Formats: sequence, C-alpha cells, structure tokens
Amino acid sequence: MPELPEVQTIAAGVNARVRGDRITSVWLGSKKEPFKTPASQMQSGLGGRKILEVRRVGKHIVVDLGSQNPSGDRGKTVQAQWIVHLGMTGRLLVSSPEAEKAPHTHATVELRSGKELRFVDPRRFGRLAYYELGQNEAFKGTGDEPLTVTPTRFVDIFKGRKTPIKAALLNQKLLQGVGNIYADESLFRAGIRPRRMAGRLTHAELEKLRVALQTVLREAIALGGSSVSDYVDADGVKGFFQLEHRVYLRTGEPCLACGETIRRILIGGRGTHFCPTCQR
DNA sequence: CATTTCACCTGGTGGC
DNA sequence: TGCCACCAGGTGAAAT
Repeated sequence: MPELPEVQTIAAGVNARVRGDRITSVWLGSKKEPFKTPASQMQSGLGGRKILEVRRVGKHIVVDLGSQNPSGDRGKTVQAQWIVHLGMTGRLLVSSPEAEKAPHTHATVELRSGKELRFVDPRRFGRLAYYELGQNEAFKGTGDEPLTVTPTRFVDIFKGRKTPIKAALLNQKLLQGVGNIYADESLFRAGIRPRRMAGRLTHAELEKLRVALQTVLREAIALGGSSVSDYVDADGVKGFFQLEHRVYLRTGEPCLACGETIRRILIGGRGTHFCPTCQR
C-alpha cells in the first residue's frame, strides 16, 4: 500500500487517534523477521512511553515517544522513536482489543486508553525499528522530501545520473517517498519517457517533472491515497486516487489524453506504464 | 562509487 | 475445481 500519500494518510489517521496515549505493553510475534531492532530491546524500550506524535518521513511512519516515567514527560522532549515501514502490504491499524486479530499480525501495542496499535503484513517486507535519542540524531530518512524540494535542488539530485529517470525517482536516497505508482503518474503528467537518462533531462523538463510530481502527490493525499488492492487507512477507509491513475496498471487501455495504447515495460525490475505518444 | 539484478514473501487473478 | 504462470504499493545485498 505504501507510497508517500498512503503513508501520509495512515500516519495522520493514527496520530489523530493515539496522540497523547501511553503504551502499556507490547506483543511481538515472530522473533526476527520484521525487526531491525532486536525484539527484546524494542519491547522493553517501547513499554510505558507516551506517544507524542505520529508522522511521516519518506515512506516511514515515525512515532515520537516521550519518557517511560509517567511523571517525567510533561515536556515534549522526544526520547525515543518507533519507526514503521510498511513494505508492500503492511498496515498499521488502530483497533479495539476485542476486534479479531487479522492473519499476519506481527506486532500489537496496547495503549492505556484501551486501544491497540496493530502491525499486519502478509508479505513481510515491512520493518519495525526502535531508536533511543541520546546523542543520536532523530530519524531523518535518506533523501529529500518530494513535497518541499526546491527547483535548484531537484536539478542537482539528478545531475550526471546515467540511470533511467524512472529508476532515479524510485531511489529513496535521492527523493524519499516516491514509489511505483507516483513515479509513473508524474512522468506521464510531465510528458517524459520513463527510460530517459536522468542526467540528460533539461532543466525545463526537470522543473515540469517536479511540479507534476508535487501536484500528483498533493492530489493523492487529498483523496486518501490509492487503494490498489486492499489498502485502507487507520479508520479502515479506502483511498480514491486509484480512480485518477492515467497510466499505472492501465496496460493495453487507451491513453486518456490521446487514445494511444498504454504500454508496459520493465525498468529495474518494476512494471512501468507509459503512453508512447504523450511521453517523449 | 554508481548501477543493475535478484531474493525476500504471500496472495490474487486469469488462462487452460 | 485445480494447477500454474505471472503480477503486485519496496527494499537491500550482491554482483558488475
């Protein structure tokens, strides 16, 4: 489910429902797979902490946590962070304890209010991590944020790159948050072929791409993201941006702009959809 | 270092 | 109905 608009939607929904709550206990399923931090360390570290805020960084959900001591967190100092990456099929759900546990539930976080945060992920590509912020820096992610990147910076990011622009858009060390759907959709709106070498795009083309990308991401956030199969937000509500897709998963269908047949190719092993007429 | 390929997983879909 | 190939929102390690 998760590219920037979906992660943004989920983080905002979870934030609205658990901000200010306190973690009472943590259950972690399979002891290894999804955990970048040892399960025992994550479990004891999370226990007792107050949830200060839930937000998005790239494709990560960042849960800012206060003190484990109930009387010691009147300040809003972030002392630890729980990082949730949803992979391809991950979900972060706010549930009531009596709600049936979905298959592939790998973590359950119980809260003082009685609610539960549940991490569900059939394909197990998602990851959980826990960091304490001593001298360590707060989690920043790996690249520039697509929604706020400036024109100059956007040009710099792709300068000299010999990789196809589609692959560069998916590289989280360059821009963080763009995935397969929004890469294809933004390239269509910018009229750029996905195989074009990133470093050979003109400044004008790159600026067109930057604006297209930001427009697509903002529209998708406004519609709650794209529900391609079973994606739902924290409240179990589907997104509607899939209805606005112009090329993604439309192989063989007519281009909505010119009628040409939408083609599908592989770039970096990812299905890539484009209109051969509209995109040059 | 930059780039490319592939393994990691489960589940849904469509052809035969 | 069953079986099989193929496809899917993403990374990160290994090879080139």
